[in-house]
Amino acid sequence: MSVRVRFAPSPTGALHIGGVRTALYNYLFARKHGGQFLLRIEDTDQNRFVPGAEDYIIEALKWVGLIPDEGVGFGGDYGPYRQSDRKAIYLDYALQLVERGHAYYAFDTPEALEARRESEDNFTYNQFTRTGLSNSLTLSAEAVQQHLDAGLPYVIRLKVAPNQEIRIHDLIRGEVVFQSADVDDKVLLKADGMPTYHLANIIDDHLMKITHVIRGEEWLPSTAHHVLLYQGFGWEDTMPQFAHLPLIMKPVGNGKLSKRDGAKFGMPVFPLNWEGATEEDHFPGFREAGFLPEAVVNFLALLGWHPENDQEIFTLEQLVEAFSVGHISKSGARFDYEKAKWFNQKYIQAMDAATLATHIQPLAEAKGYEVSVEYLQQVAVLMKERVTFLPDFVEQGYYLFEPVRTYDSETVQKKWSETVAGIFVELQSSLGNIVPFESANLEEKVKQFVQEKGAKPGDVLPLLRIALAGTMKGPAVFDMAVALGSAETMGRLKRFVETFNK
RNA sequence: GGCCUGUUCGUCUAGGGGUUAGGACACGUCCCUUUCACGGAUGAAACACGGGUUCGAUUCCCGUACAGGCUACCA
Repeated sequence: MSVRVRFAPSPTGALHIGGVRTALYNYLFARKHGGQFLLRIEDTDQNRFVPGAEDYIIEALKWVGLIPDEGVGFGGDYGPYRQSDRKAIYLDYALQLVERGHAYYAFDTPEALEARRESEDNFTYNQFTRTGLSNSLTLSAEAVQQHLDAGLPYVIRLKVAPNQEIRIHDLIRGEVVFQSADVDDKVLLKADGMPTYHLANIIDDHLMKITHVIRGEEWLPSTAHHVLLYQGFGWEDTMPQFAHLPLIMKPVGNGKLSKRDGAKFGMPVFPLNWEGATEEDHFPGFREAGFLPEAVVNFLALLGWHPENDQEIFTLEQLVEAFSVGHISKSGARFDYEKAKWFNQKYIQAMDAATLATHIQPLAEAKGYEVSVEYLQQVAVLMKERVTFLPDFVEQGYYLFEPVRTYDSETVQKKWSETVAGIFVELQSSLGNIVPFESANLEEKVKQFVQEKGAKPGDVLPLLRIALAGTMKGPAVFDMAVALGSAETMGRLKRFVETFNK
């Protein structure tokens, strides 16, 4: 049977980077085994629905290159893939479970249950407490029918049998055992007619022929309910295998990574910018911060998984090849932004100038720079060894696009002297005439000239750099001069001399 | 509180009854370079604790501690 896995996020806001990793592992597993990867939208909670969240999820998956074979926005033969569009399906199945004696009607109001929780410390609706509550197990058949006929609100709950051992063979954690006494009678169908996650999940996985459920560790406890549901429906034979992923933890402190951590630690925790309704609900994304999607994928892949060797840089195809569930670690992984930056730097370094130029172009245009693609490629070559983020090309390297804003005058003061001033005055008029205007030739001629004047290259070159870039950081001086061109180089020298030769 | 899951350098991790406990990020030093980076070399840095089992445990078992998750008509 062909492998089928799904990524099933809830559209309650921006897709967390941990969600992207879950999607990635599902994708890798599907590709590795020649199976399908589906996107299912789990929007059964109408109260938590957030407009735009679904589009965000789809756009994020596209950005990182994890294209589903089926799902909302991608078609497929097992649709609809949005649970709110499948509402009609769930009631029939819930009723079927009631008939089979694995579920029951419950009429207790949320307020009544809330009151119980208030007064009793650890109240749960389960096999021990249900006998004292209002449900089809305690009420007579007539009373139940009356309630139903009268249109009283009800939910359908899972009827957990006593003295059962529920065994799960998790692909990552091995055997996990629960006692049914510890498992509560979860609501399966809510009073509004929508299923809860638990019911919808099982029915959809069954109907969509899902073979492997790869999801976060937060789902491990409820897997006991899920197994009971498969048994209740008589679907044990086709029950998917489970793999519960370790969680991604906060960069500092305790707990799992949350959306607030982005602002708190000054780093993105979402793939894309998210602009919610309120000011508070705005979060930066990896894309807008200047990450390459390949770098994000590579970083995420290694957060909780490792290959058989010590390889660190992987294309998506290589990840597919190397991936195995057996090498997923069990413990939570701290979100390491430094490592994420390192990956991005590595990917920028490895990228060819033409491709890099296409990434820099929109950034340059946004700044109002009008330059040719050829020039952007030169900028790419000059800067790629010294940037971490895409915007660094136009920010750190702004002087390649516009005049120097400020000179590192401290360094200039230190180096400035009568001799040097004289050299610069001459350089100002002669440098542009050096032919050919090429890096190696310029370097040779300038150094020669400086020495003829009785100075050392070290006295002059740093200042030449400041004249062109304003700062002591940056690409090789003569490479910059060539990129800027002789006219611009001359202009910058002139301005530099005018500024300091007073 | 109850249930479930974890615990190797600061971080991500490899390993697994006998190893100089390996790699990567970050950090230090040096080399390259009259800049900054890149690159290269090198250094410091870890098996949570206590009991077993064993000739021998970081590795297997039990307990403790700590951490995480779940405990909604949320997912």
